Amino acid sequence: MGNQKQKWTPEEEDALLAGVAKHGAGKWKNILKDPEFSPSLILRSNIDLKDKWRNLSSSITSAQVTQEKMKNPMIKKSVRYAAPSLSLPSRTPPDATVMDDTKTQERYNTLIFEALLTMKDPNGSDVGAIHNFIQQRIEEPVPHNFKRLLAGRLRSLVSLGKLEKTENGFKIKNVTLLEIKTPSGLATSSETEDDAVHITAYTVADAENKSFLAAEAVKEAERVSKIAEETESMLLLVKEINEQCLRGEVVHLA
DNA sequence: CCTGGGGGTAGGG
DNA sequence: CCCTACCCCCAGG
Repeated sequence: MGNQKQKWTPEEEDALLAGVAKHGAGKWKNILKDPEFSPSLILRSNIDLKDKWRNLSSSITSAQVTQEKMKNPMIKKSVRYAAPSLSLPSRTPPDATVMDDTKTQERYNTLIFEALLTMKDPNGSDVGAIHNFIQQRIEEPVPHNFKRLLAGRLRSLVSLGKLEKTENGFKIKNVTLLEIKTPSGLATSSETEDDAVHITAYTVADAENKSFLAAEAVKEAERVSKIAEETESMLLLVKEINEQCLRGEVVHLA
């Protein structure tokens, strides 16, 4: 009765994204408790964080294909429906064709973005690293065709302009960008070590592309320069180890 | 207690 | 009109 809609500010989204990258999605209370983010999120509850993240994740996919997914008369609209929690689709679906479950796609994309957000590799993360991250992120499901599905989703996201292909793998696309926010206090140093500039800034300015990804690029750059490089190198190390493990090599830790 | 999921609704194309 | 962004409620862990 008393509450009107309070739109999320970029600062709040920034804090949420950074919090997810730091603590992981699902640790809403932890993010809220973190002194790094609490000032920005003082007005928000952990439930708010969860809802916002859900909306954010949905908006990554959604739209665009809107009418395509209404092909099935059985499925009402789009939105979210039937949810096997965090379980991935059943193993080896009989029809290898397009089993386009919107819900499933959104889950994949959410996990992919979460992976890329966490191990923010400026050179891009390869499929193996992403696969391994997701595999660790969720416990149970390990579909055999998952790598294939993952590769498919990555290709799809690239063609949608959400991701871009790099030499080493994939990264979140940054276009249309950085000037929107322009952190006013960026006086720290002149480095701006991010490679954002070299990307061809061809205007993908689709409606649904909005500034979500751009904001993410900003947030990524901010975090990288603001916080640690130790984390970066550690993540790289972990990534290497992961790749080695994927090749079946035996890894010894010092 | 905290989290995930369902669902309602206002507001903007 | 439909779609998106927020918010509230409820069940399970």
